[in-house]
Amino acid sequence: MIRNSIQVLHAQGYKVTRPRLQVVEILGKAQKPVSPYEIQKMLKQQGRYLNHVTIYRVLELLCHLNLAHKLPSEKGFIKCILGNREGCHRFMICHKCGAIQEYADDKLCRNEKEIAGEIGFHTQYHVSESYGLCSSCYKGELAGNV
Amino acid sequence: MIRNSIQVLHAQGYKVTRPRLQVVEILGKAQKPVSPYEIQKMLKQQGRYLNHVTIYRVLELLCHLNLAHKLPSEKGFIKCILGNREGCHRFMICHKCGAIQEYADDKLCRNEKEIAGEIGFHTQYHVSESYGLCSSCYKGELAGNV
DNA sequence: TATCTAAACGCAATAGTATTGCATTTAGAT
DNA sequence: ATCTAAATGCAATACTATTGCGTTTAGATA
Repeated sequence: MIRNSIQVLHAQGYKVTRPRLQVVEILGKAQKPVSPYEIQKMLKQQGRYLNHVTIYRVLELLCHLNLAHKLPSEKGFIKCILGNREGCHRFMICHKCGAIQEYADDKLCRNEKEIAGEIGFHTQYHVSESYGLCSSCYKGELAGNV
Repeated sequence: MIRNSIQVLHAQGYKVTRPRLQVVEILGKAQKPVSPYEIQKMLKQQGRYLNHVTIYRVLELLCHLNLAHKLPSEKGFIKCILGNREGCHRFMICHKCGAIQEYADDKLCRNEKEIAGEIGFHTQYHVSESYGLCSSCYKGELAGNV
């Protein structure tokens, strides 16, 4: 994550700064979406400090570079695990443990665009989030641990 | 919209109150997503007043009853035009004029669930938003009115 | 390695968004 | 007309987000 981010930042002409690396590091460790202020708190626990405005700006850049994604319905950000793969990135979100699974599927994209096309709508990008239970939480439910 | 909402509220044992009807009326007229505070402003222009907390609560209820939807990435709410149809409601959003098109498609749902199932994820509901240009805005772009 | 500059950051102020608890009001049942 | 649980209004508070501007710094150049 860090290594790749440095590469991308450099390649696109953006400076490799301490705040940027710190945010990337947090995202890299996080197992669920984190908000700008959560990132700030996490850094604080490490004895570090970043202004929240800076964090907002870093996250905006990372999303722009496809190194992270914003999950609107969660108000949080997560690292992108698909690399700079083209097309729509989709998410499965376990609303028990908060775990995120990122995926992409060309067939789904085609189908969505097809339906849109029928009414003359020209799709540019999607936001797709599936909510449910991840396999381990689902097993937990079955076992009666509600 | 109003008539149907009254029916649903009543049927589900919720009171039919003035604030609820006023919010429903605003949503019914709106051609794009509106935030709680926007609703408050619109009512103000009509010489009416609702506390923003009330508006939040009304919207929450309307979503619960499937009479409205929240569009997370837009931070706004829109009326549901599909009725109490089961399944995932999807949206196409024109980011030029803000127009919303709501639709549902069982095949897409099945496909998404299928993919999720492969990794043991149990989908309960989706959030799906396609961003692009509606047919009239697209024509406008082609005509050079950028 | 020192110098330089555009880019990035920190700070302060401010605006917008959202939630909670509690007192008051009211829909609608009797 | 009366009554009560449900709903609303109010006040306080917390969280989220944006903007402008002065200061710092990454990294290019010599």
